[in-house]
Amino acid sequence: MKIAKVIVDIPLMQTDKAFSYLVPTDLENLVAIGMRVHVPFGKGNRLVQGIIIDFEDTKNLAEADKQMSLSVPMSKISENLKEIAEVLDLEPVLTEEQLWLADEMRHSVFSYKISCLKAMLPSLLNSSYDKLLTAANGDESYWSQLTENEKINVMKQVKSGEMTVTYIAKSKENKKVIKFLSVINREKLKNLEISKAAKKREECRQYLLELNGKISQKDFPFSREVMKYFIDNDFLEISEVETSRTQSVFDAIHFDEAKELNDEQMLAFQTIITSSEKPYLLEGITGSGKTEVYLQVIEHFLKKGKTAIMLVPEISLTPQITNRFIARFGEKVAIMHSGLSDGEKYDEWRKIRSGKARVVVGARSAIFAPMENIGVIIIDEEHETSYKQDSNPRYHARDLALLRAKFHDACLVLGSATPSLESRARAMRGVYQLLRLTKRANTSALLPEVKIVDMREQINDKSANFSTLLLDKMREKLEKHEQIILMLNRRGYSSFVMCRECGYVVECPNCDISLTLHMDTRTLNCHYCGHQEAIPQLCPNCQSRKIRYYGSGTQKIQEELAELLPEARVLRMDVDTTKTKNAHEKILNKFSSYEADILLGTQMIAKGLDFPNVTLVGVINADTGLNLPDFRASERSFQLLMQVAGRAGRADKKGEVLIQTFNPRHYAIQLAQEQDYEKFYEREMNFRRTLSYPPYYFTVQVLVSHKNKEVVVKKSYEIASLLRANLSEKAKILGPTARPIARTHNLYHYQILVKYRFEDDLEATLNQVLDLTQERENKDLRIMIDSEPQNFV
DNA sequence: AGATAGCCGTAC
DNA sequence: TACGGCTATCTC
Repeated sequence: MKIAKVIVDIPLMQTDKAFSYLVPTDLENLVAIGMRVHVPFGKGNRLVQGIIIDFEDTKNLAEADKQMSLSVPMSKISENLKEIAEVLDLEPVLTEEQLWLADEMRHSVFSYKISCLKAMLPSLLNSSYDKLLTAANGDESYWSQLTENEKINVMKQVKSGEMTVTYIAKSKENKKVIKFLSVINREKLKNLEISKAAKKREECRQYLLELNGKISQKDFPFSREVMKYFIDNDFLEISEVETSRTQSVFDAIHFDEAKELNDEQMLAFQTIITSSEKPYLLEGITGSGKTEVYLQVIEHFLKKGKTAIMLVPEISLTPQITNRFIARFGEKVAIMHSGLSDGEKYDEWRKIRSGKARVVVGARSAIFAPMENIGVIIIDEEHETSYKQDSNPRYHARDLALLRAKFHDACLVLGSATPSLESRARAMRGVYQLLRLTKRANTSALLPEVKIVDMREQINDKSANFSTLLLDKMREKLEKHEQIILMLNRRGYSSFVMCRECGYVVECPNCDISLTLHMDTRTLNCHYCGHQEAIPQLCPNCQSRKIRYYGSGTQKIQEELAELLPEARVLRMDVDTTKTKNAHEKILNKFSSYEADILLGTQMIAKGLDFPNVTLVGVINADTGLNLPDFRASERSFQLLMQVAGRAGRADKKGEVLIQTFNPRHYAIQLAQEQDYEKFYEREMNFRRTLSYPPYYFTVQVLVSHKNKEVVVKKSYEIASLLRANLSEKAKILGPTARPIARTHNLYHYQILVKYRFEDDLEATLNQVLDLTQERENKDLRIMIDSEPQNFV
């Protein structure tokens, strides 16, 4: 008798443990750890998906009985176990390493085991359920397709026995296949009588007789009717071959050879490949050729028969980057990013799982790629906050990369022009080995000249957004037929609707935030809860007609540009213009083929783009991110400015950068102008030390939410005192305080921040805090725990 | 989550 | 006392 330990797919505290199920005898040799199963669960024995994480041997149970002499022997209990209803996989979808990783993850993410496991699977493999309802007369209907009223009606009928229910767990899995045609009965085909009128059929016969092997249905050079004729008469056979949905990308790529490394790059490369003992922090200024180092390191490990994972921030996972990897490694590359459909993601996942892909390039979740024999893991732009997931299993890709690298004895490379203070501090302490690239790889490319424009002196000018200097520079570049990138810091600049008469701003009824204007749908939307309403004609407060739109930052700037520089061709890139698939790529292609003079956009244009003809970068508002109530505000601003400055002068033309700001004396802006990471690091570390923030202290945030404000306040104070009681004197507990946006989704949010260095009881205490939601009086209370939170706003 | 056992209130 | 709704409890 074989007993499987199954984690069921019900993300709840009460079900967050392994349940034991009997493996039916005929499946005994088929099941394995890491497979998905359907198991009967609860009183109604409804089918629930689960994942086998272990087996229990009944032999051991018998032995345990002997030793422990329990009142109810373990082997007896096993008789009452339910059986696994169905095995969903022919081979495990999770590797043993991934199961181990999920265990490790749980110490820091304060989430359910099943959530950790599911984060590692492509969403297509997370099947959904439906109920099939059968009426007495045999009519069938699906629960999911009923209206609310019908559901109530059906429930009554089910209760009275007029209808029966069957649970069906439908798996969304689907594989894309290519249909191939191959000729059969070739001899007969030669003698087939075809009427003289059927010229196409005759033509097709000749074609088929000469055809060697298979041809895909898509490429078959005859019409469907002709094809059908030969199929129906048994001369053609259709076979299906599984394929990858992203296959087509590979067809258009030109292969690319390794470039020669300069001495700095070579040193970095040599150091990385010689040892995997410590993680490396590769600190290289923009344009210093980090990517080429990555490519050659990966190549090195591929030659040794190993595999590689390359993480890139989602936002810079542009074709410009991915194509470089595909060009170097061809079909050995799998790409994982959110732009892919579920089907495409599944295809890439299978390509990895089967071992066909040896290099994975992807965003955060690609750290879970089921690779074997990993030689190197690279995290580019390691300071990016998008490596930390800001929902459910709140993992940081960097932490998991450390674990996986250790597991595989692989190299870990963290690369950045402006490393996070955490990583840089570790490098200083010798936890990471620091490698530097200080020269631009293209030696003729000079570092851009950066100027600060004090916007306080511009108050009386015509435009509030453009300084005279920036406008002059732009005119100059336009005349020289050079291109310009303009960046607008989106934060704090979103569009809203305000009454000019009384100052009323339309706010979300569920959240304490003004609604954002969406010109494309002509609605006001809430970015937090999704609430949507029409744009009012009259002010809802004073009935005045003087209600005015304050269009999206970028939109507004675009309009202004049209007035100030009517001759300039402007491309806008922001959330609105990149909604559709590949829109991102199209805009960039247009800009690189010089169909526009100015690329105007939000932070998304700061990352990794390389346009040789761009000689001017203008930052319209450098400060909006600076004054946010977040201790990383300066770090973020500095990193962003450094990054966007790197977009200028990538080739032999000298680049210029203009930073417009109301805080010209702020160190983040000053040091970005000087392009001096070292100084910034020192300065910022000082600040972090004085205020006991990371990297000197670790942080954990506890977020408490409830629809009633008094309850949140009361409960969060209770939690804070629980923390104070259980943690040492040295831990600093901040709060509770209301979140910057105190109410969203009709819930009030309060937060507590714990700063600590060594707290042995922290994990246990935080789990205790989570347990509070289990008490009946706290039923509607939501508690979220975020270790090392990245965003406080 | 979702089914159920147990508890209390009201209608007959 | 019978039925219905509501809540606490458990799920191998």
